[in-house]
Amino acid sequence: MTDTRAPHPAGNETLLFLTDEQLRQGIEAMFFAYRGFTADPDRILAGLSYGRAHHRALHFINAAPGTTVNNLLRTLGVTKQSLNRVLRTLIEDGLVESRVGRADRRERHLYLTGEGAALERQLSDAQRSRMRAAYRNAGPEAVAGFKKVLEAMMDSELRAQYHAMREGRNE
Amino acid sequence: MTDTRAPHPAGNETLLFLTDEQLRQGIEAMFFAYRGFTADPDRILAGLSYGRAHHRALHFINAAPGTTVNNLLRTLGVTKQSLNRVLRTLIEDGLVESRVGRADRRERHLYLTGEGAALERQLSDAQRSRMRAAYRNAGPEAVAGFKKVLEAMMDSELRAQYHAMREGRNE
DNA sequence: TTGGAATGTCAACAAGACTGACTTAAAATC
DNA sequence: GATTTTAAGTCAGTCTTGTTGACATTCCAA
Repeated sequence: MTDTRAPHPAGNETLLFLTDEQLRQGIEAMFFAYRGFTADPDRILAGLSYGRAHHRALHFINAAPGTTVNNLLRTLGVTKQSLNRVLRTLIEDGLVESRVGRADRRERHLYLTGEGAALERQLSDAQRSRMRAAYRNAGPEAVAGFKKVLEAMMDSELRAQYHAMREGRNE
Repeated sequence: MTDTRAPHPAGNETLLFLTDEQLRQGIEAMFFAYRGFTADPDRILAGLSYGRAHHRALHFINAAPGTTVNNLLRTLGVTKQSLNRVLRTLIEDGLVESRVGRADRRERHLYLTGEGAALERQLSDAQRSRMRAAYRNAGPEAVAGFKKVLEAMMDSELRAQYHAMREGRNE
């Protein structure tokens, strides 16, 4: 398609990092890194009767307490039916509380219980400690670049959500 | 656990990017970016009767032609039963060729056929074009940082594989 | 007030991962 | 040469997590 392994003209930085080989490396880095990224919480979840989907739900309910089901499924990018199964078990097990909306009684607002918050913390502690090690290892400038590229890889809708969460927490 | 939203002492860069909030942002960035990362090939695959698992197999067979089944399943991090299902359909459909090993006739060496290479190219073109846009958008320094952090996030075994692939292609 | 839109739930199904048990063939070891 | 180990493949069954389709409830606007 494009240049496959063209020896890049020296000094041309705009071409330098856009060879197919460079891009392929980035793709593989994403694949392998994502495996590492999920490995620690997955290990914890394997013991319990939960999966990665439960972790994600706990994470985003914790990040935005009182969020509605509709909100959450847009964030997670799954159908409401898929989310519902996960949510049902979390509610049955007393990790998540679902309150009928005051203004609009069709909506359910989601909150973590004490127990839910405890599991969320356990999972995200595991994930954060790997992240922390990686950040420390790579240094602050690398971290800035890391975030910049990841952000550029998101769909615009997801990027908007990503920003909204950040701002929500800084208010 | 650690400091939850401690106002970081100004000027201390080592602490600056290691607050839980910073780490949480990184975690969410990974999550949203990975969605974008897989979105384009997934869209193409949805039309065909293949899934993400097929894409991954095609990718790594293309990256290391002649690789063995054992090799591939270690790279992908799945069981042979799981890989076999995917591989069988790809071989039946004539996208992948499986040759008995010359030296060790127990081994099967895997190659893409013309048709397989064509699909691989179609899928990775889609993925690369998003990657290219992200790289261009973020700039070369950000890309260096991006790779540095991703690499630091990998398990050491995966990091070794990642490096082996890079060197394999640069010989 | 009624009909449409939004929200959430239930049921059934598919993809893709897993474990466990087994076969076949070939290589390695004793 | 007999035995053990390794590589690959298969069959069966389970689990998680996605999907669609059908349905109930609630709100809102014509």
